[in-house]
Amino acid sequence: MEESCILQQFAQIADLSHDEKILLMELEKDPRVYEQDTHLNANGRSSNCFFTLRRGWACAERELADGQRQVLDIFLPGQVMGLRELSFQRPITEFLALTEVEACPFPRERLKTVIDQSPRLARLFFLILAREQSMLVERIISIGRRPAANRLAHFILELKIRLNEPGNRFCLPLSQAVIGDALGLSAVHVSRTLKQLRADGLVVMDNGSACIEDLDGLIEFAEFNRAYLQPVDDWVSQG
Amino acid sequence: MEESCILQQFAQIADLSHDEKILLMELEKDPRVYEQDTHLNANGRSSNCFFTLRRGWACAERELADGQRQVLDIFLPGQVMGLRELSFQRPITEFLALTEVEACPFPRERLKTVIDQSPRLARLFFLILAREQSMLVERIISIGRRPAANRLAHFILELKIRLNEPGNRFCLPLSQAVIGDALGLSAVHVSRTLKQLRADGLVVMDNGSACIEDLDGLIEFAEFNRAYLQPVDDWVSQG
DNA sequence: CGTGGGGTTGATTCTTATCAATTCGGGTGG
DNA sequence: CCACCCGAATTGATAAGAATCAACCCCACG
Repeated sequence: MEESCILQQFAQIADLSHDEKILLMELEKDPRVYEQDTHLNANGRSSNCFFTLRRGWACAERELADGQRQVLDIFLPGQVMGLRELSFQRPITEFLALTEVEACPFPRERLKTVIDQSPRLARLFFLILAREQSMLVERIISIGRRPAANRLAHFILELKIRLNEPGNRFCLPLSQAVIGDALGLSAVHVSRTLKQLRADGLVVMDNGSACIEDLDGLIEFAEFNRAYLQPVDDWVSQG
Repeated sequence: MEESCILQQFAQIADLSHDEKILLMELEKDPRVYEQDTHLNANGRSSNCFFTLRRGWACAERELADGQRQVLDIFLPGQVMGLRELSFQRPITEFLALTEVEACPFPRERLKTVIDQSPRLARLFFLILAREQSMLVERIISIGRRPAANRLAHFILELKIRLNEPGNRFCLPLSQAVIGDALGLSAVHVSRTLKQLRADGLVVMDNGSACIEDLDGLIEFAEFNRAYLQPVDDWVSQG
C-alpha cells in the first residue's frame, strides 16, 4: 500500500487511518504516462479531471492571446493537480509535463466522496488548498515587488525546501524559459540574473540541477521565510 | 436571520438548510468596528482568528523589509478573511481596513466544527478557497505578463463583477497607492495609466468611484474572462 | 487661513524586454 | 566517427516600460 506516492506525501502531514488510506488510494488507481512537453488535459475528455502526480515534474500554465505565457504552479511528485479548478466546467489553466510524467487522472466526484466520507480528509484537503494559496501569495509578492535577482533566489529556495532532500545540490529540470514564465521575466534576463547569482557566490545552476553555495546568504537575499511551506498545527490531528 | 451578511453571500451559491444557517451564523456573532487604516490583526490576540466582513472594504497585505508593500486580496462585504492562514501559528499577511469596517473575528476551531458537522459546508468552503485561488492566479498573470494599462483594466473589471451591482458606475474606495500596491505598480504610474484609460474612453475614476464608459472595449482590452469568478456547478448542490 | 494628503504632471534614471548573433551540447544520420 | 542540426544558453546592443524624484494642484479639514 505504501508504494502510493500521494499517500507518502499525505502521511507526512497527518497520521492516516486504514479507511482514510483506502479513500485516498482511490485517487491513484489509473496511472498513465505523459511524455515531456505534452499537455495532460489536452483532450476535452479529461478537462473535468484532477490528477495525482506520481513521477516527474509538471506545471500549470496559461497562454495569453499575444502568445505570452504565465506558469502558475510547479508540481512535484505526490501532489494533487487541479484542485482549484473544481468549480469550473472547463479548465482555466493547462497542465504541462515538464519531464516525462506519470499521473493518475480522477473525476472530481471522487473528491466529493472523500470529503463527504471523512471530515478529517476534508480538512486535510482544505489545508493543501491553503498551502497552495500561500505559494501563490509568495509569488505575487515576488513578481510584484522584488527585483529579478531576489525573485529568482526566492523561487529556487522554495523548490529546494519543497523537495525536502538533504544536501546543497538538487535536481531542477526547468528550462530558463519556464523559469522566466513562472517569474514574469524573459528567458534572456533569467540567464543574466543566474550569472549574477553565480558571481555573488549564492547559487550555481547547470543542465538540470542547482547547487546552493551559500544557503544563509541566499535566504537573506531572497527575504525567504519558510513558514508558508510548513503547516504544522492541530488542524488535521487525529480524532 | 437574513440580516447576516455572509449568509446572504453563501445563499447565492447554494441553498442552505436551517442547520447549516445556524452553523454559519456562529461565525458572525461578534461584530466589531475597525476604523479606516487600522489593522484587524494588529494585536497578537486575534492573530489566530479569521474574520467575516460585514461592512466596508478591507485588504490583505504584506510589508517587505525595505518598506515596500504588496496588497494581496481585496475583501468585500460577505467574505471570510484569513482562510488561507489556517495552517500557520502566526499570520503571514496583515488585514487592513480600507474604509471603516465592521467585521466579526472568530477562532479557527469554529471552522473545524463547521467542516466536521456539515460535509456540504465543507465543500462550500473548499469552493470559496478555490475561487480565491483563481483570483490570485489571475493577478499573477496580470502582474507577470500584462502591461500596466491592461493590468489596471483587468483589476477594475474584476471588482465590477464581484460587486455584482447593476449600472456602469460603482463605488471604489481605493487610493491609487493601494491599487498600485495590488498591481505591482507605483502610485504615480497608476495615475498616468488611469489618465490613458480615460483618454481611450474606457473607464473614468474620480474620488472613490469608477464609471465604465465602454464595457465591451474594456473586457477585450483586459482580455477578461469572468468564468473564474463564477463557480456554477453541482459541487455544492443539495443532498 | 494654513496644512496635509491624495492626485497630477514633468524630467530623469533604472530595470527589464527585445532583437540579433554566437556558443555549447546532445542527438541524428551518413 | 564525424558532420550536421537543433534547442537551450549566453552575450551584446538597443528600446520600451515603469520607477523615482520633484514640483505643483486641489480640496477637505482643522
